[in-house]
Order: sequence, then C-alpha cells, then structure tokens
Amino acid sequence: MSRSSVSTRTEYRNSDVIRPLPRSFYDRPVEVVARELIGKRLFRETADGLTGGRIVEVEAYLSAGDSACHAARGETRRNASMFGPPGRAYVYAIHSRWCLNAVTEPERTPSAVLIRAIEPLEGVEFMATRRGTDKLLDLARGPGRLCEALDVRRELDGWDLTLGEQLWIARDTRCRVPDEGIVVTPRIGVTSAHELPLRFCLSGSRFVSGRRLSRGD
DNA sequence: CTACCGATTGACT
DNA sequence: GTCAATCGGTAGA
Repeated sequence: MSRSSVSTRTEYRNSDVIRPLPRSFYDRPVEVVARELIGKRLFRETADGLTGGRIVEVEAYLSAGDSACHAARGETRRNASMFGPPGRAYVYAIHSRWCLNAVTEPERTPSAVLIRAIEPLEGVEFMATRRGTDKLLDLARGPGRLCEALDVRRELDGWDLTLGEQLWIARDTRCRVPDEGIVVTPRIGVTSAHELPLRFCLSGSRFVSGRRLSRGD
C-alpha cells in the first residue's frame, strides 16, 4: 500500500495526544464533560495494534430528570458501571451492537456520555477489517459502528479510562475546539426525553452520524 | 422459563 | 423518507 496509517504507541510517547485524561476531568457535570469531549482523542490498543480517532459526536445522559437514561429506573447488572466512580467505561448492548460511554460525576450519581462517532485517525486498516468496509466515512460513524471498529465489547464495561491502557481518552491540544465549533441538538434514537438538547457534535464534521447537519443548524 | 423492549444499523421505496 | 432483523437485558410467571 502506498499509504500507511498504522500508528504505534511509541510515536506518541510523552505526548498529550496520547496521555489519558485524569479522573478529575470526568468528575464534573455530565453536560460539561460531554461538550469538552468533542475534539478529544479516543484510543484502543489490542494485539492488533493501536486504533482510534478524534471524537466528533457525543450525547449526555443525566442522573436525574432524564427518562432516557438507563439509570432512570434504578441500578441493575447492566447499568452498574454508571453508578460507579467517574472515568470508567459503561458498555451496553442495543439491537445486538455494543455502545461505549464514559461515566461522569461522583460515585452513586449515575450519568454518562455516549461516544457516538469518531473521525478515524489511528490504525485505519485494522478498523476497516473489523468493520468489513474500507469506506472511511462508515468506519466509526454511529455508536455501534464505532465499537465494532475499535473492538469494544462487554468485557470492557467498567474499564478505567484513566489508565492509558487498552481503552482511554486523551487530550489533544492541537485539536482544541472553541464553543462556536460545537453544534448542540436533541439526542438521536431515544424514545423519551427527546426534546433535551444533549447531543454535541463537531460543527461541519462529515464523520457525525445521523442526517447531515446543515450549516448553522 | 417466556415475553417484551430498545441510547442501531443497513436495506429498501 | 420507511422498516425490520436481531439479541442482551429485564421483568414477571
């Protein structure tokens, strides 16, 4: 192949591109964390190598007053991670797909940010193999596709995202997004509380799921 | 055990 | 735009 997008962890050693965000980042109101996750880097490291990209679309799920949140009807085995400490993963299945969340706010305050789409940057070949397509736009556009591309499954439920191993989120100051670069809309697919403006997207990104956002929406 | 549901996706009109 | 396949999780008998 004429182009190699395979990246290794050593390329980024000691760089803020790859250094995991601290727990204090997640220990804040979920809407704040959701907004600030836009532009951050999501990394997944397996035996295959390093995969990941820039987060371009997320949704916040609130600990109170949000009937669409899985925690709204109490703790179960599935949603237990949401009730745990911030900075861990909450991975659940929907329609036979996995979806990845970052748990926010203090323990026993069940809130989380659903990671809905990334712009693929690392290990594009691995992601293409897992997805069964090499269309860049289809690799990780949508929460189920994203988890398939990154090989995120139930085993990673509860994983500590601050360790910088296997699955983590990093700051990338080169990708810092100003407020005006973020579009806020209602959440996609929820059957209740569908009016709340809790979906955050990188304005103009072609890697955002759902209907294309028109300029200024 | 059965019955039902859904924070999805891909195929189709 | 519409529609349903599909399966883990949940509740209830």
